[in-house]
Amino acid sequence: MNHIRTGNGDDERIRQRRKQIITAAVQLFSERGYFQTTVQDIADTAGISAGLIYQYFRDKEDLLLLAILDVLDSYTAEIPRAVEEIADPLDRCCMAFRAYCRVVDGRQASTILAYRSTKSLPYQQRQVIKNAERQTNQIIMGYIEACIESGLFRQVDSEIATYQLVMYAHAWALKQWQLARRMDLETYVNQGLDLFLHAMLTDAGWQHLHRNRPGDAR
Amino acid sequence: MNHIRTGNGDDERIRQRRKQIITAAVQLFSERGYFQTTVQDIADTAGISAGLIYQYFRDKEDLLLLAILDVLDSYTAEIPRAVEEIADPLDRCCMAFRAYCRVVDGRQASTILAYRSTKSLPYQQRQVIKNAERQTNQIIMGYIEACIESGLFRQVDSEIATYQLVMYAHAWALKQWQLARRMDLETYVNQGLDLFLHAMLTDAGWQHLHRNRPGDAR
Amino acid sequence: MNHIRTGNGDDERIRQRRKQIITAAVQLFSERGYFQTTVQDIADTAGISAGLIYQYFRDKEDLLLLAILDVLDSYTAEIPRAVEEIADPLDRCCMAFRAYCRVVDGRQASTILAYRSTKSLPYQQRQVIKNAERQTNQIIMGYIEACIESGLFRQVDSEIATYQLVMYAHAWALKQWQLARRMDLETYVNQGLDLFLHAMLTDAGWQHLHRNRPGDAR
Amino acid sequence: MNHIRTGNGDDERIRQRRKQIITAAVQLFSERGYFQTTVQDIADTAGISAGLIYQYFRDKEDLLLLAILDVLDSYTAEIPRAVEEIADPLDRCCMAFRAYCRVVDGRQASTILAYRSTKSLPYQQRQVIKNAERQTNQIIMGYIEACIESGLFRQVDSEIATYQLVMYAHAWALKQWQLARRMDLETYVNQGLDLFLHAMLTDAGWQHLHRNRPGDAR
DNA sequence: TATGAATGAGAGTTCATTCAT
DNA sequence: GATGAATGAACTCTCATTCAT
Repeated sequence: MNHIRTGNGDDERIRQRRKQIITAAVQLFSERGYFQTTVQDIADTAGISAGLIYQYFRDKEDLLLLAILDVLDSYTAEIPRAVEEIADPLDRCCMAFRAYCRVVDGRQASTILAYRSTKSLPYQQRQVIKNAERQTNQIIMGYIEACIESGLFRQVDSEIATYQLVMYAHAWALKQWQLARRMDLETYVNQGLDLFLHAMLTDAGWQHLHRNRPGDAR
Repeated sequence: MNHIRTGNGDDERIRQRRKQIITAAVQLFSERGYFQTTVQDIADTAGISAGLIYQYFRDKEDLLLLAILDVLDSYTAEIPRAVEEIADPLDRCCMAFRAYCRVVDGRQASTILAYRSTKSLPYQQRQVIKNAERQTNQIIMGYIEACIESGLFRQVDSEIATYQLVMYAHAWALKQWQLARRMDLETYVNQGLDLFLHAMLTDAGWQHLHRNRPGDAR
Repeated sequence: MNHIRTGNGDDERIRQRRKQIITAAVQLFSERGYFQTTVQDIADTAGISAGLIYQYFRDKEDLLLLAILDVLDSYTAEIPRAVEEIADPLDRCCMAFRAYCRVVDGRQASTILAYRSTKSLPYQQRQVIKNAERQTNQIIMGYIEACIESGLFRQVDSEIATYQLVMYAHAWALKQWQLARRMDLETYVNQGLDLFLHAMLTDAGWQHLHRNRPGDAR
Repeated sequence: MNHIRTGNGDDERIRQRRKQIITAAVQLFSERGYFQTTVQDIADTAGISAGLIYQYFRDKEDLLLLAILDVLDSYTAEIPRAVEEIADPLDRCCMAFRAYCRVVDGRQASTILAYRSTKSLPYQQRQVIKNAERQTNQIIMGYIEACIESGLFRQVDSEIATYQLVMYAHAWALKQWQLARRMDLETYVNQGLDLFLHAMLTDAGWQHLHRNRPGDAR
């Protein structure tokens, strides 16, 4: 009774089409918002007919869910890649944060999408998004906890600390118009790290930091 | 030429009606979002006819602008009131932050409204909202700068520090679902202050803090 | 059961108010058309409240009927006045035509009003307007028939001849944009009379004309 | 960007639909007037849904413009067809006038439409209509000028003469209710021609006329 | 597979009219 | 007599979704 081509199987053609449509949806939802984007717009941008969309997705809401997840997934993918060669837990944590901010900077509109449009979805699907966000957070949290366990960070609540970092990164997109007037991304990230490290570093942490990069607080 | 009753004059009846409509709009826009709320919904909630709304507001967009501004104004009003009797700059700054978080907690949905729906407005009106946000921030920033000038805080960029606090407060609403599982507002605020003070306090600041409230980091 | 102040009695105040409202209605209906004019517009132009109009007129349609009649009545009044001192039937007929064209020129918008908006009225009231038009026509027709009886005009159907003249005058308003490019009112009237007289004058008529104004075809 | 099916291409199906909708619009606008006709009415008459109309026309105003042009175009098309086999310039001119009156008689309501509703359009589109009217007039004017050049008509201003004829034809529709009581179309046309020819014919013209149809003034 | 013509429910908005003051 | 706040019906227009081809 379900005539939608889900691409769960291994049919590459189907997965291709779904990707093509979602890409258009992410772009338009991000630029204009969910309600200001019509299904026809998405079809045009994807270069297909409007009717075809309904053979790959249940409805417009479905498209929104998948679009948001697509963005969140890209976070989860890109951050570990940026730190994969860094062994030092403090460096790794800092670099992960920098990477996060860079991704947010490169996809400001999409970042905002999740904030703006999640509420437009029904409860069930909102949970799916929340889980995806949690996964990204888990990655960052892991890096922080490593620093705590190494004695470099104080014994704070790692989840709160994670949100602190995550929100700071997101804030770059959410308040872009206010922040961008005053500084560039580089400065913003450095100041954020400065605040964060002052709040987190133990004496041992400070020593570790100065040993690695003397005369630098970051 | 313009038949909208603006309430700019001193006609109390008109201001009353406008307030009544805006209150309904804030509530519904906050709960359901701008596009999912119909003008009829607002009229029903306000207990009037749909047509009457158009004698007080130009269109639905106008209603959104005023609704958002109404929320922001309440911030600007409530924070100074919470600290008006506190003379010590450090205490005042901390208390302002606590007040801010409390207001956000009491109006979670409305706080999110500004984040979700500002983009639905045209450029001109978006500027109006930005200015209103800036005003609220100015209040907080003043408190922070007082601490810097007193030598209690380090010489950081006060605007960034302000955003740090503001975003932390907003985050309580934006990520409510994730945070509320783990802690109550009280804990959240205390942890935030803890992070913030560690990042900001000078040695003099720490001494000042311990003299006032021995054995407390906040 | 009829609470409308008709002004049929001799209450001067009521007649004054009605005149004031109708004047505004004629102006606005003429300029913008019936449907594009709101009752509020009329009230504003008349300098009264919208509600008051309904104490003098049944509804907006009533206002339209009276507005059209007001225009037609002014025709019926102005034409005889323009020829009242002219005894010669041919001169009188020509002068009446000139007067008609002049009135139409001075009230182009109002003239068009009757053409555009009569159909917006229900049957019953359309008849009233037709009668009023007929009355104006009767005046012109009387002048034409006097010429026929004097042997100056051929024995044509006087009603058709009347319409010929009336339509020619109205055409100045109806097709203003096309005609005004090419000539002024004076030229237009002279050409019209030229055509008309060539069509109507008997040999006796031509002699009569040349005796009065040698070397002139009008 | 523009999702309206214009039918400018050679897609027959689209042109068909547009024709179907315009036909319904012409009928209803003519019968009831522009503002008294709802888009739903037009859809019902055309046997389609209201929404579909907006896939073929921008808005109701667009529909009005096209409806008026449709009527004017039919004039431009039908008149030349009625005289295409007539070589004699005088006969051709008379026959064109008869044809014009016949078309007006067959489409009285539509003829009035242009007079009533053109003003409801914005300036730009009013120009388009004026041009279309000018084109129809050009055809008649050509026939009149041929008569003047042949020496059959006096050297009058051909544009004025054209309006004389055109307005006389339109008058049959505009004042139908007054005229139809007194005569049928045939009589009306004959009387109009009688007036017109008396005004226009030279001596040579009269001889030409009597040679062709002895004992007839038309 | 893919199209795009067609539907129809529902939204925002206007405005003639009424009626308490 | 006069006001203008309030109503609510009606209208135009949009757009997600379906389905015959």
